[in-house]
Amino acid sequence: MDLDTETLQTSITEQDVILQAALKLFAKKGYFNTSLLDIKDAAGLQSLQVIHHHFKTKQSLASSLYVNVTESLRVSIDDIRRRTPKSSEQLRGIVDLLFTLTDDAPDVVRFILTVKINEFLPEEVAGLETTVQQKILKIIDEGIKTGEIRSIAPQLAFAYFFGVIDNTLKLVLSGALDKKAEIYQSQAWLTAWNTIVKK
Amino acid sequence: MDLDTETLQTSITEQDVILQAALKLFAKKGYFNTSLLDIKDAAGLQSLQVIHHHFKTKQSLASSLYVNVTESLRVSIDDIRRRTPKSSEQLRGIVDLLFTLTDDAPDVVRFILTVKINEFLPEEVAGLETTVQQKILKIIDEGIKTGEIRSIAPQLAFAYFFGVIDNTLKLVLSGALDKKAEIYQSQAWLTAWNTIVKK
DNA sequence: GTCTATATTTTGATAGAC
DNA sequence: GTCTATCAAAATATAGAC
Repeated sequence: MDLDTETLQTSITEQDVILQAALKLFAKKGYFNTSLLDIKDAAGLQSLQVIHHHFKTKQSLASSLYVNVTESLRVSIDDIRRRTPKSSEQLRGIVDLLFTLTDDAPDVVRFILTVKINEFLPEEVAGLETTVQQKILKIIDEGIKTGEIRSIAPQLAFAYFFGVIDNTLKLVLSGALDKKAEIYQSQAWLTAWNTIVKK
Repeated sequence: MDLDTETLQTSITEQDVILQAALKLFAKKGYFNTSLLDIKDAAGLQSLQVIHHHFKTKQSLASSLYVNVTESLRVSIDDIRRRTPKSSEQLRGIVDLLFTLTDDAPDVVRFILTVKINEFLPEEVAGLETTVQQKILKIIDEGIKTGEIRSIAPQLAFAYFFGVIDNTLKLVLSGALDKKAEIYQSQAWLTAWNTIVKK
């Protein structure tokens, strides 16, 4: 009873604080402009050694971060897919998720949309992006089969659809628009969906 | 007569070779993964000093490169604007330019679309991007006024339109599609134009 | 004026003391 | 086991010799 209270509490701490700080800095300044010293300071740590205790190298820190974010995205998408069989509604669910995330955790979306992982992570781990991408491609593929989505190469449909969505989110994140992402969501959805819908 | 032949010839040399090599490497590996040594080798130079002779710092090299590319884009857009008054045709001209460039000089487009200048250039020079962007925003603005383009925030129209175009070009540049950019051009144009046209 | 050699700085990573 | 101190490497920039 007393053992567990301690272990439960420590399970939220240092490692996550470091990852959070790194996420914020990578999203803001990029991987190469962020030193371990910066992360140490942002995380409120007293020494670099603490970081090296949890992560062997800077790369492996970035890798953990990337895996976490990607994995959490993947789980959310699986959730969405379970809720409805229609491609349009699944895509709509993903768009909702991204817009909500942009308002609630902008650094996460900034990290997803603007950090170029392949510039500092080896191919194998960068390939995880493919996991999420493949799931979305599958949604599109099914939509084409059922006739909801027009017959074009799924990759092109992906590019069109998320070209609109991602650019809208980047615009919000840049601060060029004065309102929350939520405000632009339904128009962006309609516009994106229109690029691929079969009419 | 004999003076000029020499000056004409030397005007194509070292500086341009260096810039070309840098463009290629920045586009391929990114600014931070490219060392001056890499550029030296790619340019076939014998010493680093040659680079330092032409450019004070690595940053200023990147800056020159960026200014060159941006300036050349700006000129092309001015050209296009002079040829026709219709927003749709001006945008079409820009799309044609980008797709042609993607086939003829992929590294230039890669540089434009994927290199994040603000990560290594000071704001003042990074602001040049605004010049090109502002010209395009003006085209959109005019299109809204004449009723060609639907009434939405010009920035949003920009985001929608180039979301489709840029993502299509990135897809081609990634090698994920097997054909030349040209093949995907007219469909991409139609799709992009449809995101902003007034119906 | 061109190359060799070196200085300087930054930062990631380690080793050793308390 | 946590921090101080140091090491090592890389890469930008400079200085000096021929």
